[in-house]
Amino acid sequence: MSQIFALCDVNNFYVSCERAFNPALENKPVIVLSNNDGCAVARSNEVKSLGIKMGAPLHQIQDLVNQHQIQVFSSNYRLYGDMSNRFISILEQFTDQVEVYSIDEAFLGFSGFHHHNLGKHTREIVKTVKRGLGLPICIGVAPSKTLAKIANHYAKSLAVPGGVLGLFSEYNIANALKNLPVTEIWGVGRRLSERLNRIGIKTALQLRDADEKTLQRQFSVNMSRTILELRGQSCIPLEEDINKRKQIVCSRSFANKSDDFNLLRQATSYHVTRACIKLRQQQSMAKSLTLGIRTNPFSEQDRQYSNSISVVFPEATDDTSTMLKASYQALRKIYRDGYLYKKVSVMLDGLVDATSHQADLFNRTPSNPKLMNTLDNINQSMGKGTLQFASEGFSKSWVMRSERRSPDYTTNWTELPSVK
DNA sequence: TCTGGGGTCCTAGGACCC
DNA sequence: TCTGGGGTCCTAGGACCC
Repeated sequence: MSQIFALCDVNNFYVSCERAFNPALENKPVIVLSNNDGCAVARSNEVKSLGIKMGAPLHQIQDLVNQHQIQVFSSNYRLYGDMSNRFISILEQFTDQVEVYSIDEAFLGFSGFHHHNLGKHTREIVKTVKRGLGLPICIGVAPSKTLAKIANHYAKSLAVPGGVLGLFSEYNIANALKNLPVTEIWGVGRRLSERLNRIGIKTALQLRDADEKTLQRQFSVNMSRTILELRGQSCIPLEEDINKRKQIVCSRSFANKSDDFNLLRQATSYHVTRACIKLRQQQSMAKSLTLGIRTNPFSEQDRQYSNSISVVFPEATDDTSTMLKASYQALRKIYRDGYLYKKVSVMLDGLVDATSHQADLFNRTPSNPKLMNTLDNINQSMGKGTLQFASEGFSKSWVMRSERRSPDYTTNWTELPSVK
């Protein structure tokens, strides 16, 4: 029996979250900015039709913003994260086969459901999310994940009534693929599209009908999977396990560039601390830490420098002090005088399960799990940053801009929306 | 003056071993 | 002085995703 997948995603997620709590934004052009208020990462349909692209830097579109009175928000990840959790809980009421794919998207599986009821069932999901959260969503339904993505794309771009579009019949599938450029296919980005175009494959239909074995040799096993998926043969299964992250990255650009070693050290300590909290939350330990620093690659007048270095621990660890020491030594090794730095990043790799981790007999990497536990508990119950390591510094002068953030409507008692 | 921050997977090539 | 072939593991880098 062939499988059935649905891709549900929230339209213009961040913008829709802002609108859910501020109805005056409805039908108005709205954008939400990246961290540091750098560029537009979410755009309302009104903004898209003005031709503003995903990732457009704010300073380049400032004229359009003024001219069309576009409402501009800093990103408010606490709010979006909380809305995302609520969205997933609603989906879980409709099927037990749920893969959370990103903050605003989930794949659903409908094995065992009857085909003919599915239209009604999925339209009910759209209505329930709208009623419960005020968020508009669209759903694409098809026999493979790749086709479900495409169905979703059309559900949105054609503004299909009910918000749901299914792709099952050979006729409908061929029609959908005929005019779809290969770059719109899930898993085919800019580079691969260029290469496909060069050998005469421009549309999704042409790719579907190409020789799969030849393309596998020429590209990779992923390309062959994509081709089969376009034919309606599912090759990419639903991943329901909440799998632990295999790597943890914490990085931020500075509000202003700086050559101050101490400031870099504070930013490094801050990222290491956050990364370790995430690490302990998922009950993992890391075998290595990679520290990266770089200047601003967009600046033409500044001299450029970027470098990174990895530290491998004698034994996997989740101890913040151990990591802080290692990161400080790493920073000293790659820091060079005379450059204006813009970003520090910390990556933890080689993650292993903390609960089954065997301690080294000679315990060469001492750690203090009790202390870490206490620290995490206090910060969780009394608020982030209540206790911190001194090396993070107290001024946080490098911290990013976030000048137009909306209130934490759903996660902070003092910022609950009020009804007059 | 101002350009984000996370992730995943695959492959090629080197190191190393027998 | 001559010096094979094949396997595994690890890592860096490239491609993709949202």
